[in-house]
Amino acid sequence: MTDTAVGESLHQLMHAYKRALRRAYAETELNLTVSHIRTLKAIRSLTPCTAQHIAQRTQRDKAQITRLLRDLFDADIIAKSPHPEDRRSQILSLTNHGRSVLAQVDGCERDAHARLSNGMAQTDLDAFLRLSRLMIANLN
Amino acid sequence: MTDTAVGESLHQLMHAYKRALRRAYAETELNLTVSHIRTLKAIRSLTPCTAQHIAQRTQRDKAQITRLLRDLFDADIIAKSPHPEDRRSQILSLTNHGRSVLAQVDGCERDAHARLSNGMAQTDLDAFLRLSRLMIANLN
DNA sequence: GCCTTTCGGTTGACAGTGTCAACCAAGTAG
DNA sequence: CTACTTGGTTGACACTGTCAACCGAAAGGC
Repeated sequence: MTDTAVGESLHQLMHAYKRALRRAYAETELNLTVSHIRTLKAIRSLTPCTAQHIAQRTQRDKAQITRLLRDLFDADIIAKSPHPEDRRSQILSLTNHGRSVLAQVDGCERDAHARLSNGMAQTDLDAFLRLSRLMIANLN
Repeated sequence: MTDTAVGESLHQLMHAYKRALRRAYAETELNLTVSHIRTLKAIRSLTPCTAQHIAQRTQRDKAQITRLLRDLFDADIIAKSPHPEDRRSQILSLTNHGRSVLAQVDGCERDAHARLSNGMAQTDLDAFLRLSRLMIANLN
C-alpha cells in the first residue's frame, strides 16, 4: 500500500505546487509559464550558459529548450552572444529587463515557498530535500 | 536558496518518477498512460465510485476524467452501471479484464518503487510521505 | 587536404496533460 | 412551476514531453 501512496503523493504534491506557482505568477502580469521560469533560473545559475547546459540542468529535451529560449528572447528577457570558441553555440545571458523579471519571480516564489513549508521545521525541509535527491539519483 | 532547491527537486523527482513508470508500463504491452492508471487505481479504492469521486480523489478536472473513462470503457477495462438513486450518475467498476490489467500494473509499480526507494530506510519513506502530505495540505 | 562522425541547435510532428467555459439532463428547493 | 444546483459531456486551447529529421560547425582519422 505504501507503494502507491508514495506515487499518489508525488503526483498530488507536484500538481498542487505547480498550481500555486502558476497562480502566483499570474498575478505579476508576466506572461510566463513555469517552464519559462525554470529556464530563466537555470540561466541565472549557470555561467557561462548555453542551451544544452540548460537541457542538462533541467533534464528536459533540447527541442523544448530551443522553443522556450525563443520566447524569452522575443520578450527581451535574455540575450544571445556568440560563443568565443564554438560558432555553433551561443552564450545566453539575462538582460536588465530579465533581471527585474526574475526579481519579481523570486518574490512570488518566496510567498509560495512560505506557504508550502508552513509548519515545517528547517530540519524537515532539509530531510525532504535529501530524500528527494536520493530518489532522483535512484531513478536516473 | 533552499527555496528554489525544493522546487527544482520536486520537478525533477516528479519527472523522473513518471518516466520510470511510463517505461515500466510500456513493457506490458498495455496501451495505458499514467493518467489512465491513476484513474483505474482510484476506481479500485473507491466503492462505490462515480466520476466525480475520482475527480475529487485524484484532484483532476472532471472533463479529463470523462475522457479517461471513455478510453477505459472502450478498452473493456471498466464497466458502467446505473446509479440506483441518481439517474444522472453511473457507478463504475472494474471488469475481469480490468482486474488483471491492474494486477500487471501493480507488478510494474512494485519494481519502480523498489528502484525508487533503493537504499532508503522505511523510516525515510515514512518521513517523506509525511512531509509530502503536509505540503499538499499547505497548498490546498 | 578530405571523409566520416560527433555535437550544438533548430524545426516539425504528435501525444499527454491541465484548464476553462458552455451545455444538457436530472435533481432539489422555494 | 420556476430557479438553482449538480453529475457528466463536449469543445477548445495552452503547456509539456518526446521523437525524428535536419543543418552547419567541430573533431578525428587517414
